[in-house]
Amino acid sequence: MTKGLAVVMDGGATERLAEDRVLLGRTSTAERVAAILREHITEGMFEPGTRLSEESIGTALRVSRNTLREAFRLLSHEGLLAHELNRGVFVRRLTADDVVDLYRLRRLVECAAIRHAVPPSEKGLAGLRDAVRTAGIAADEQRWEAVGTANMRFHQAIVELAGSSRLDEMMRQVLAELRLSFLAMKNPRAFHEPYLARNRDILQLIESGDTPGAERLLESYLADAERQLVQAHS
Amino acid sequence: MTKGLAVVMDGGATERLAEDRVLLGRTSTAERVAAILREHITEGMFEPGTRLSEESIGTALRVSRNTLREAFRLLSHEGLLAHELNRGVFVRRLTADDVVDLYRLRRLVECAAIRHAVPPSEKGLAGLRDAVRTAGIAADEQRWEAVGTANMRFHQAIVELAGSSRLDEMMRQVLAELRLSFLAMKNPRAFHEPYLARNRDILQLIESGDTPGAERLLESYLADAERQLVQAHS
DNA sequence: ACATAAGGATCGTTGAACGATCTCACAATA
DNA sequence: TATTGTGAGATCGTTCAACGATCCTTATGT
Repeated sequence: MTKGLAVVMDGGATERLAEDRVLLGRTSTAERVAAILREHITEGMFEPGTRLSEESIGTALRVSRNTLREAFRLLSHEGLLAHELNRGVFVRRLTADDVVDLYRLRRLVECAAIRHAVPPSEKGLAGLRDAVRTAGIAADEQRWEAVGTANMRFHQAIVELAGSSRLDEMMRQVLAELRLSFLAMKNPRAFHEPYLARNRDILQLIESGDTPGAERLLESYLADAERQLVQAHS
Repeated sequence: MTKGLAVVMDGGATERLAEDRVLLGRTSTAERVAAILREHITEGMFEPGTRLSEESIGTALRVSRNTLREAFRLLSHEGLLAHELNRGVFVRRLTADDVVDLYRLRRLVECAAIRHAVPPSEKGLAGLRDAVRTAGIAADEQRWEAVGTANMRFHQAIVELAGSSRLDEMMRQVLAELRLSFLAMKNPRAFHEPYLARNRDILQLIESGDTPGAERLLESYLADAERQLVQAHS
């Protein structure tokens, strides 16, 4: 109910401000703790299977057990930690079955996202191109873990073509879990590098409008990656 | 490393027992509290938008604030509660945009699940048939909320055709959120009853091997439901 | 060799406490 | 009258200390 007498703000300004509302979202201590641990886990600092003691980590980070438990709860829901009642939390150790499950999901969701996105939005294409470009730069600099990260961003971008924030969120979790399985690969370069070119190809097919072709290529991409990872987890 | 000298258990018994392992999984207080609240929320006892006070609910349930907060955290991740820093948790209030997002996800995932499941496993078909049968019984007894529940189980079963436990879990959350939007429908019978027959038809098409037909029918099913819900959320 | 019991470590949960933040009503101001 | 400032009260975020319950390990006994 805005009054008509005085002009308070030009029309549209409030809407534009509303978009910034998320930036303003402060974070609780528990979330910051979770961010730190997430970093260390995906970095491989804690080996899969390691137990994360409430006491030792709590004292190290100078947070109370309660706060730490909230952080653990967050990471458990992301699949990075496994919580066992009365035993504590452990860095998730993925089995070959887990890898199969994850790739079954990826095949279904990523292929469907490509199929449903005809034509792809300009914003969606920009995300794909950006990921490919980033991966290329990282490869030039021989930073193979960064190549892997950028490759994952490419697949995140594929899912974003579907335009569902909930699906995006789910994919984020799936990729976080996959990161755990990447830790098992001895040679990051041999594992990540080849997929760069394949992502480039997929992007090209999408841009040219050949959706079925892109889907086929993606399918074989995922099958190959799954095979490698399953082998490493046996 | 099993010793060969003494036979401890007949072969296969350990595997059968292993399946019961989940039943043995005790639950923490926080999880039980979450289960109670989940029930009340999906039942509509707490209206969307209501703030859930830590103090009042904690004293009512006789659990400490810390435990209650863990339960809140669980339900927040399920999308049933919305947590706002320093303001507390609120029963999620879905917008029309949320409904659109949820149905975009459902279209993509459910249709893809049907497409990928050729031929469908016998176990998968059993789940579908069971859901349809349950819905039929509930309809005969004029229990329309139960019809809605069974219909949702049907769609859960569709996703289970894909054979990914992670996808199943995601669908569980999506349907839990959808339940919130169902609360906005004034007339449960008018909303739920028509979909029973359509689910029956979809099942028949799947059984007859007409996957594309099933997909088309499902697509229109979801489009109609979305339209009704979006209208109710405007 | 196996079952049992004891001890220590860790988790689950509670209750109290204090500072920080939000909300709302009320007064001050233009 | 409409906006801005102020303060009190309520609630949240976080910490701390404590105790029972559960798990793991080790020692003990048969």
